[in-house]
Amino acid sequence: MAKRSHAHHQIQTSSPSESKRDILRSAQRVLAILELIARTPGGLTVRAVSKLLQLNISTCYHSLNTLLTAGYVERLPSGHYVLGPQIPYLNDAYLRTLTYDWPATDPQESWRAVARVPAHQPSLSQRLRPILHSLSERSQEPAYLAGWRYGEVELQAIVEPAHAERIPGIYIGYRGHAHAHALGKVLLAYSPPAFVEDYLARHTLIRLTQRTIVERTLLCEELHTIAHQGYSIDREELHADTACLAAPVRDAQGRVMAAIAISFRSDLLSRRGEWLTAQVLRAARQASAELRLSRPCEQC
Amino acid sequence: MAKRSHAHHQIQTSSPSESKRDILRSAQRVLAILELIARTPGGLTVRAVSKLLQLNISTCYHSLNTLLTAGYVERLPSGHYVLGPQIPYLNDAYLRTLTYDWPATDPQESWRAVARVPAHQPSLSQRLRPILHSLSERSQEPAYLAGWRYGEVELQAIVEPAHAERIPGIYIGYRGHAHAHALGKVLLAYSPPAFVEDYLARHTLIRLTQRTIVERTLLCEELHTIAHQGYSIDREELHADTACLAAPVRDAQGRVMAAIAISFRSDLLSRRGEWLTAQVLRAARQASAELRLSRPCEQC
DNA sequence: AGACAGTATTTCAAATAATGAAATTGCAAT
DNA sequence: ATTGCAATTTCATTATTTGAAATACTGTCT
Repeated sequence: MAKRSHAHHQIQTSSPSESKRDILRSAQRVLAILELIARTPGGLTVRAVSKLLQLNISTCYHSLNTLLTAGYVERLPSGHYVLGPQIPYLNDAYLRTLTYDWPATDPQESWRAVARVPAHQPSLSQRLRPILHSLSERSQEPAYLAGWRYGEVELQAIVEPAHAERIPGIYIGYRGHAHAHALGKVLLAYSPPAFVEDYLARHTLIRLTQRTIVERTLLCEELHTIAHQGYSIDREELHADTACLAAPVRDAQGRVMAAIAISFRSDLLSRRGEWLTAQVLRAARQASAELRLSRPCEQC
Repeated sequence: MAKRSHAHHQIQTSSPSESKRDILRSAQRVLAILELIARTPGGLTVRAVSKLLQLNISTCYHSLNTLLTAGYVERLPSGHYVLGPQIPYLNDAYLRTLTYDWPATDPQESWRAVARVPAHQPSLSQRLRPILHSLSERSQEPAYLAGWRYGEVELQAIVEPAHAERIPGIYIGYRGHAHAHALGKVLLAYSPPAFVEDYLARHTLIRLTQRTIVERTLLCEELHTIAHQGYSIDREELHADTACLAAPVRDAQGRVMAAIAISFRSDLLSRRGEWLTAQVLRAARQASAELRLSRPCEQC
């Protein structure tokens, strides 16, 4: 663990806060710059990056050149740097890895177990997309599919109707805040208690809106309710004005390994809540049936 | 331009092939590793990266640690590294930059001109998505929207029907091979000759299938035909078995600044070609009408 | 059960590449 | 033309990265 025992007479690190080991610092800086640019819609000039990250302008210049040459950023004629074409290219590759069915059986196991990449089976999201599509079509709201990935809830597919507004800040590959949305809550509700324990130990229940459940005991109660009623509701817990409904999808062995949801303006909940719930439950049942059809052969 | 005049007694660069200037080499290596991992579906171990890139295993170890800490890669329990959650996060940010209408008036100008980021107007793809949606719905084939970005044709929206197969290797943000697909050809066909000249000077007409147009004169003829008939056809020029139809979208000033297309199995071309063409032309006309409605106010 | 084989991780001094202050260049507005 | 501001370039200094080798780890085969 790189004890750094040999007492150099030099100052250990220029900025004492970052005492990470086994990290290439210049590379880390370059990645930090990339992230900063991603956070700034209009792009940033060399100088702006230098000021914001407290780095020498020369360093930023060289870092940006490196990113530019590799296509990770692009230089507008104004001198502003924005994200470049390499980003969607990498994302395409990332989505292709979703293409492989991950085992995701018992969440606790799958989290630690090898995510052994199976052969070129159609992915879960590919198989279930027609179901999401008709759910979205009928409800005229965006439909979502989520599953487990390394112990986190990951959004794996979105199907939007013609005039849709998906929840801002949500995208395919999004993980986290499982306590604050319907998909996460329903997946947790059907997980073994030991896994929920572990999940709660690893995460803080961050408050995102007034209604986010941030009390551990309240969340556990909520999970019990969900497991009992068979679906979950997010009443503006993730995003103000938006509500979600989610229901579990079971594999051939009956284990919950994914969830289907829709999102909609929260004021629709009182008027259309029951009907929407029925639609989501129906889609989830269809999905489970689809997975029951051709079980992935265990030993071939 | 870094003349490197001072004659060091050291060897200039360890690997003589990469003689890039103003580049941070360790950062460049880290980005190269990321790209390699993106190209490898099942992921790579430290050792594999080391062998493939001819780098010391220790270097790869540290580089991967850097990427891992920043979330660009993930370590499977097997020791294989795959792309991590930071990739879709950055992609989400990239797509948001598409959200801003880029000027893209005259391709040649817009390519060099400042892509001044306007206020939070709904993006082109947002405004035209309902049109793409109904095109996809009617034709039961994937629908596409493309526009100019820094002198390149960029795919900006895809709407897929329930049972769709988009062209493999195509994704939102994809640029390039404009000579080989219907969207690119139609956009080039309506560009000023000087810009086409410039485009051809900057690109090689790479052969992607047997039918790709790789002859400069043939392509120019094709562009003339397209401009005359008002739409373009890709007959397995980008991808075998797949055909595309594209038509131009005009802004309020009547300039072609985007294109709408659909893709389908090429054997449908003879049977349904005419009907599909009519659908695409109709969608493109609707799109132009939509843009005519609320012209972006020039000085507000 | 034990040894083996193949990897991953750690070590540490040498060698190199990154840094940062300052000079220079480029551009746009006056 | 002149000025002012920001982007590049320079180059010596210094910290960081590298790479060979030692060590720890993991799973497999006999």
